[in-house]
Amino acid sequence: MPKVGMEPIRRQQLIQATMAAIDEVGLADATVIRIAGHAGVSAGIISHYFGGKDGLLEATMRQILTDLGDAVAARRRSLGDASPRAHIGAIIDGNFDRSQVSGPVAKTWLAFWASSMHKPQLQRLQQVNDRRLYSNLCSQFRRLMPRAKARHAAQGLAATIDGLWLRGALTPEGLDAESARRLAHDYLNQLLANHESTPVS
Amino acid sequence: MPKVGMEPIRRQQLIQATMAAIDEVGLADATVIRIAGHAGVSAGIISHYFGGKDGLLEATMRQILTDLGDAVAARRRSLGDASPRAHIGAIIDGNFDRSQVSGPVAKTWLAFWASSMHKPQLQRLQQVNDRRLYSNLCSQFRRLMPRAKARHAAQGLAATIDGLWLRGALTPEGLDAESARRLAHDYLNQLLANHESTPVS
DNA sequence: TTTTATTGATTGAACGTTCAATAAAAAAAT
DNA sequence: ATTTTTTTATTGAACGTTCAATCAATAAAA
Repeated sequence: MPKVGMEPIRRQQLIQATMAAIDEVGLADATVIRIAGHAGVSAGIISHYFGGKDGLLEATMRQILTDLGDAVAARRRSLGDASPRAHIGAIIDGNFDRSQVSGPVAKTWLAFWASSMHKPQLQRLQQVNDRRLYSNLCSQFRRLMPRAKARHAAQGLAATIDGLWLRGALTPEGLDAESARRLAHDYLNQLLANHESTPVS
Repeated sequence: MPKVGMEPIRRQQLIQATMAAIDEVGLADATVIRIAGHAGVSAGIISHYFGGKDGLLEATMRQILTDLGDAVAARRRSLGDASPRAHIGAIIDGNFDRSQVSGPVAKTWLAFWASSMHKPQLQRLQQVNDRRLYSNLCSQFRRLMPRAKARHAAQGLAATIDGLWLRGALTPEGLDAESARRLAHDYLNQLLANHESTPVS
């Protein structure tokens, strides 16, 4: 049923199918035939639209990171020049946004995370994202405390966010986003306890 | 050069070779030939001693978790019935013990972590370890605060430890164990700030 | 001579990629 | 309106590669 303008549709279908396949059987067993099956198309189409399996995997990781960046940016945009606490809170909330914590996305992200250790292209994407989280946090903490302390706070909070996320991905019941969000906010409150008088949830 | 009693020697060599291979090229490209090459033996020997590649991978993960458990237990044994803070500090230090933060071990652990999402045998091992960390932390916090608060504290600290560890594994320069240890202790100090008067480093 | 340890060529299964063939829609021609 | 032509999208069998596992052959120690 070929129509014109299928490219953006198929690309999106295949990226979603990739996450579904990884969620189902893991990255190692996510073959092109299985991925194509999830999208209801044949295996050959993957090479046609993405140049090969690697291209599809890279596009999938890029999509996940873009969605995360958008979720954070959207929450911060409405804040203007609010307090550092509000901005950091928005970064936390963005990281536990719905689009990031659904089962397929969570498992896919963790799979890419591990894979990025040995695939330069994925490693690049992963590091860009990592540094964005860290430097966003750091520049906000910097408004409240000296540089060394701000760096420590940013490292600790970034690690806690990633850790909550990681543990959630491994839990059979999936990540409890609300509980994780609360733990991260508690940690933030403690970090700011010395620099502000009225913590907010 | 066959001698008697080679089994324990070969098993240990092959487990170390597995970590070296995963550190070198990742779990996906750690073939039996490459692993055997690292140990200076032929590929067939893997099936002979471990029943197959899967058996070797499981034994490798089990070894890593056992080493971690030992590192924590050794530090706690000398504590007797010291303060909860001391015990939790020992758990933190054990998790950032030298044997856990060397490059090969760190990367291997993260690789297994991702893989355990879809391999029941690895998942079992991983969950046993996870719950051990959580319940050890929880029972110590429980001596200082009500159950609900203790659970929160344990979840937050466990996530921070895993997160620091995860971020360290991905960093090209490897995990800075001393820096990570300090961050975790800072977090612990904050968690205990309301329940004790004299924090120690 | 017997036992134990090890090899490595072989086997069969599974994978990603390719590409000639096909089918449907769109455009052009009648 | 129909028919024909062109364009676009898609298929899936075939191919070459790679892998883990096997096992008869071998070699060293006991």
